[in-house]
Amino acid sequence: MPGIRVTIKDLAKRMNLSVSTISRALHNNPSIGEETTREVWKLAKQLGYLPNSVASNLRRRKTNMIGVIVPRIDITFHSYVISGVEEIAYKMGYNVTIYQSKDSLEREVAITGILQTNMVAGIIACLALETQNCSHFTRFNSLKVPLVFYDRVSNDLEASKVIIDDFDAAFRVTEHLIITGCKKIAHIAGCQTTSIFASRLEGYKAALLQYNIPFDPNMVCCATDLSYEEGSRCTRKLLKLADIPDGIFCANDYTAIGAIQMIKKSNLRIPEDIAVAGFSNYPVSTIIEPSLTTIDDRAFEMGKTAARMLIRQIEDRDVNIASETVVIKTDLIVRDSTKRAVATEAPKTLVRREK
Amino acid sequence: MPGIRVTIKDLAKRMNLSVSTISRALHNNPSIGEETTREVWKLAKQLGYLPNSVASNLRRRKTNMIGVIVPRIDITFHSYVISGVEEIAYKMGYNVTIYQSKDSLEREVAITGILQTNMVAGIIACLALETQNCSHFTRFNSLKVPLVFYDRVSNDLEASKVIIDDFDAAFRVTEHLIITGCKKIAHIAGCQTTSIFASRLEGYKAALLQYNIPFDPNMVCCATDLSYEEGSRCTRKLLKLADIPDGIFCANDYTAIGAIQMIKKSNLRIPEDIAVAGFSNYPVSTIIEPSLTTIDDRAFEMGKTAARMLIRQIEDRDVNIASETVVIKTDLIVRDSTKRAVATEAPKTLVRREK
DNA sequence: ACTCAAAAAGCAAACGTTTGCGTAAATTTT
DNA sequence: AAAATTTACGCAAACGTTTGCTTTTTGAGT
Repeated sequence: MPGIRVTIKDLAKRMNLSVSTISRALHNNPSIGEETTREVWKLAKQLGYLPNSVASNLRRRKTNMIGVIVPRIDITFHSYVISGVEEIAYKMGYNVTIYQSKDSLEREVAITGILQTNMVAGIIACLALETQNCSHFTRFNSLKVPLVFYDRVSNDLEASKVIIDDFDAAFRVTEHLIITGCKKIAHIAGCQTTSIFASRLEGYKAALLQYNIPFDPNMVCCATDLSYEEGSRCTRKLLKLADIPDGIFCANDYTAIGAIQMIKKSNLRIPEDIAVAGFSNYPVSTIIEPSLTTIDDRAFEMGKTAARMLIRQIEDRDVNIASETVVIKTDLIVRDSTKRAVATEAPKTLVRREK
Repeated sequence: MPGIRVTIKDLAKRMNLSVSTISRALHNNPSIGEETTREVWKLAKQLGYLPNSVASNLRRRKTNMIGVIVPRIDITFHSYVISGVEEIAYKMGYNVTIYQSKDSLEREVAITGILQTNMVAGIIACLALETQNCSHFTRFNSLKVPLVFYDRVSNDLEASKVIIDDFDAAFRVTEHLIITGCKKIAHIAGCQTTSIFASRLEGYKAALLQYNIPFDPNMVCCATDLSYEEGSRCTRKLLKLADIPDGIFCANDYTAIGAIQMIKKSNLRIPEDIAVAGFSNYPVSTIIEPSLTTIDDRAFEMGKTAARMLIRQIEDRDVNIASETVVIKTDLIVRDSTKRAVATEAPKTLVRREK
């Protein structure tokens, strides 16, 4: 910043006042006379004075920067979260700085270092897929930098979390498939070392159990990155089974899209032959044909909530709360991909299959 | 940051050296003995010293923070740009702080103020739709803070730009529609006060002219925010014309999706009855049926380029360049929505229309 | 042994704020 | 009219680095 900035000193010199008086006046400190305060503000405007927050941060030993670590910015879910975070941060006078871990542990560790040297006031993070051990986050505890995890969280770390109830959501999706008449429901699952995907699998299993449908391991296909391509691949595998599924619950919308396209390519009908449900409610789920039944994971809301929680902790408004976990309500959004002819009982006759 | 940080002073005390020696050692300054330097580094590691960049920034009078202003983070295009910016910034040791103008001028002005108080080293921005006058950016000129605009840029401001050739891209799309046999091509245009959308309209007109197709104002429908809904609305209007179009060039993919769905709802075939092309190559364009012909605007590349240009300017590696404009190459991506039976000449016989 | 240059390290100011404490003037109280 | 308050402001240190200049130490050359 090599330009010529107007500083508090300049104002002081101009007005024959001390810098401390200027500083106080600009903060509307009552110990400064009204008249003086007014004059200071006037001159400040006139000269285009803008406070230097770097100096202020150093002196106050705190910034109003919120560090956000996301796996990737260009994944819809995360861009919505960031958007929510920025919205609240802006309103509350905080700045947001963003880093992508690219799901790499090494990079995540490096970023935590950067965040420390930058003296961020607080951190919002979604763990990298590679991350099993969160020790690189513990330093923030001793530095008293509050930490809020979202979506992919760690259980062996004392920190606040904002999550959805993946188990419950998965249960409801699966239940919905059962109620619409599916008897053999497959699940395209995410990486099982990540708790959210493990929970989704568990929710799926629990629903089967509750409705007395036997769990068949062949009906679960584990993906790694839950991409569109993996959705197609897993679906192809499922369609090669002797006994193919009549419903597929996919761990996210990308795989669900892949599944839908593969099923269509195989000349099977959706939802009549196979019903498909996804997870996340990405915009594309309304565009695909048939439109996709899915879980709205409220990404934007998640971001806003995480930001609010973090700022409350930064401002020490709940000193006695060590950590807090908020579960965001999700919605099951039923669209065409599961809208079968209603069959409360014995829907078998409706199920036709064609080669 | 109320925690107990290890500072350079602590290291100095521990080693009976002066702070300046420590500082130099940590920068591997050759005026410090090798032995000493090694010892300092060792102790720093041991005590977990991390530099305080706020202090450093204040002293050096510069930060390594890049400020990014986008209309909205959750728009695919911008999230890709941000992703590209972050990638380069991270590699080059810069941090990225993000603000959403929400297409509001007022907010954009406020953000420029914040960026100044935060002493950002440089700025990457996409103008808000509301912004006509860029005077709030001129302050950065005198502060010598480099500025790179992308996509929506201002012509009455001396600043670097990274853009695509909207005119050319629009020309090529339109030309493509003509070559595939369209005779009456409509255009769903964006807000004409924004130069990129004006250029797209011009490119469309130029292609018509070149191929001796008369320009019909009724065939142009101006949208404001180019949303999915606007795409449907404009298309409905077009379909009510006495002489409906046989091709539609939409100023972005969202409106193209809206158009496709409206056309399908009207029981017309794509591309046989009406061919549709979009602009941006959003992921959804491969998912929609038929898949969408569109222009790949290389958002990720744009972000990377903007970041590289900015950093070069920040580091003063081209002192004698006042401003630079880079035009990113775009690609026409032909998909099903325009794949008509090839008709180099007189394709009229192929065009059928049904009510 | 003596000078001199090079190498290694230290001093102290500066970056632009904030803030505890002190003080002078203005105002109120007795 | 003196004492006690209150009001309005100034002094100076501090935040953790960086850096121009000075000082000390070392070792080589004569």
